[in-house]
Amino acid sequence: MKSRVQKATKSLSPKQMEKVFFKVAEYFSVLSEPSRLRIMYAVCSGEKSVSEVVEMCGSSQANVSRHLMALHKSGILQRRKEGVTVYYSIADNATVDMCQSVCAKIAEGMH
Amino acid sequence: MKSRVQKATKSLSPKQMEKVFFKVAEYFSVLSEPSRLRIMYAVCSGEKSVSEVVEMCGSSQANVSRHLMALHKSGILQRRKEGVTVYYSIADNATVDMCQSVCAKIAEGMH
DNA sequence: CAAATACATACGCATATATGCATATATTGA
DNA sequence: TCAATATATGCATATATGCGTATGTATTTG
Repeated sequence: MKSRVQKATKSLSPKQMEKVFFKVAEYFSVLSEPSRLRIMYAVCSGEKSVSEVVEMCGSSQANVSRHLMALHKSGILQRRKEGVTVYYSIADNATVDMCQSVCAKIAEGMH
Repeated sequence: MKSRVQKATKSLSPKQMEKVFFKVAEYFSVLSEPSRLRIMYAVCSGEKSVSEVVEMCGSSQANVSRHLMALHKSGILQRRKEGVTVYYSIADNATVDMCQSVCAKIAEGMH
């Protein structure tokens, strides 16, 4: 699995490497806010409308909407409009798995 | 592997869950800067002194030192002092693997 | 002890980002 | 068309964060 990275990055110029670092940083940045992780946790259990997430998370509608949009734009969440209601669901399971691994590792070290 | 999270988080109170989200966000936050990813990439290939990383990354000594310290405090890098020289190396291989997976996924989608 | 080397850190600044508040937009129904 | 509902977004603000500069600290050497 390590060779996958080398195969993917070996052929990149320094400038392209910079671009990769930037994009990876951007990706991790989306996951670096408790509010968004809370939202991820809510959507994790199945497709949810914005209002449902608002209720589950106790944050304001404006904030939840913005965070959901950010998670969508980064490709982690899917967006589906049905009338007035917008439903979000997991688009990238790899990200969810990753979050869960990290979450578990940290939760284990807390008891 | 999904049950691992449930086993680890099911028994947590809402307040403890918040703490987990906060710590996970903090963890991802460390990886959400291109400078630190560049440094990770340098240390990835083997133990490096601060000066070596400075040369490899082209950033200032102060910056590299700060970032290395941040990566160390988060548990991702190890620190070893030998006289005046300080050597950093990977402490958490899981994090490196994770970064490489993300990196590969993004690099693949660039050509 | 003094000087040199390698690294860490305090300070100030510029910028980014999360949030609250108000408002805009879109869709449905009367 | 007007009102109601659900969601998105502009704006102001507070806070956080990265970086440059300068300086501090520790260790080795003469």
